[in-house]
Amino acid sequence: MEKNVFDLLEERGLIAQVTDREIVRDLLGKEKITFYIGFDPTADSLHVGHFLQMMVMKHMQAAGHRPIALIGGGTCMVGDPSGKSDMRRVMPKEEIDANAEKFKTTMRKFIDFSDGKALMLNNADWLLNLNYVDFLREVGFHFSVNKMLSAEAFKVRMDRELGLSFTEFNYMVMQGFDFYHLFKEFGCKMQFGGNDQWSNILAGTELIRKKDGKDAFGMTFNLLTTSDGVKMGKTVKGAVWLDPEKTSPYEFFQYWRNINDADVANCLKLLTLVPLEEIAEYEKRGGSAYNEAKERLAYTLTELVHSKEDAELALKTSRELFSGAAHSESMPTTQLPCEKLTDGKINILDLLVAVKLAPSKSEARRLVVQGGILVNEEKVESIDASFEQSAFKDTFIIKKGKKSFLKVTI
RNA sequence: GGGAGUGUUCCCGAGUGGCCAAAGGGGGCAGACUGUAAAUCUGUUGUCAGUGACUUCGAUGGUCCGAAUCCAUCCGCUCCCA
Repeated sequence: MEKNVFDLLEERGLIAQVTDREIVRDLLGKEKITFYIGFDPTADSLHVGHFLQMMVMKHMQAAGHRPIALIGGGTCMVGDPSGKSDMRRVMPKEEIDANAEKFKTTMRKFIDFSDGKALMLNNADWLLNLNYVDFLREVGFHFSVNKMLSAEAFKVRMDRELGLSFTEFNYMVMQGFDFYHLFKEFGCKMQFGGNDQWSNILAGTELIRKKDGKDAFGMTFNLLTTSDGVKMGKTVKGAVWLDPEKTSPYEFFQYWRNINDADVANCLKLLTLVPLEEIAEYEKRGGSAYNEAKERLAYTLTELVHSKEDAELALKTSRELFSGAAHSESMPTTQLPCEKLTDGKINILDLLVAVKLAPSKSEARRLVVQGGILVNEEKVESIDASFEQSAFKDTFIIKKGKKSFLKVTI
């Protein structure tokens, strides 16, 4: 007999909260259901946080359930206050639409949308034309402000004496309405989401019960956090994106390759399909087995998100660079515009700024002074060092610190 | 609507007329050590030229030889009362 997808999700440590554990497990075991996960198009690409949700969809779809990927074109106009300590800026409509389009492209890589095996909807379609007064009477009526305020998402804002606008306060109501709408129109019985979505999901199940007296269910997944509780997928440069235009496959690979020991097992469990026994094996061996585990993680994810070729290339590049074989076709490359050169050469500081390894000349100066810059494996000793145009004809690799490599061409 | 606070560099947070590019912590970056890990230690962390100059302390305008610091107006946020 086929394994219950609920058990599978639970084994991998994905499940955080369930409205009713037994009932949901039972339901998923014997019925093919329709469920939805919402994605707010607040950025022009999905990031690793979303990836977790997509893996869940994948698992569910594999088990025969029908996913609805709901693009929050409507809710996004309002902005989810959950987990945000700042007030959200209000995004222009055009930007939201453009982002939603990009999301679709990326999602198709993971989910099979053919023949109605999965749906992609945009809640702008039903939220934008709501009549305010009707909405208040039919939906708003069922929400208790007292109760809403006790939700974790709002409490944080209140306790820390931060602002919460009326607009944001309504986000929960809108999301609740989404669920109700999908329940009515598509027979959608479950909503999934990150654990920060718990109260928003409950808003939906309760609305369905109050309006129609029927049961719907919700389940949340553990957020992808590091062992110190920080949200994963953030770097100084910003989030780790799934769009190769924003985060190259090599950078993506390196992000996972460089992850903390303490987080590897968890990531393998949550984000990949690597069998649990193998993960346990890595953990048992400890020590440098972590490096194998990290490589496996990085490779698997790059393959899933990008392609097998990208994964191979990133792996090869990574190995070559870190083993000292300082040449590779696949490493990040920047082309230096000719006009940056004066009299056929360029100073090291100007070069670093020009190829964006340093944001300012002061920063570049510091890097060189502190011995953090190597060109073709040779330390740049002086800030007065400069390079002739001919130097760029051959391999010209700048190494910044231990982990950033950049090939420069002209 | 009335009253009380508050707004500082990436973040938190000191500073309350010149010695302030601004303490301290966090974070970042680099160096040492390592396993492309963690922990630890060291340096560094506005910009541009290197004993200097320039821009910055919510915004604008003022006082003063001189303002993050004083005054005025405005804007944002918080709390209390209505």
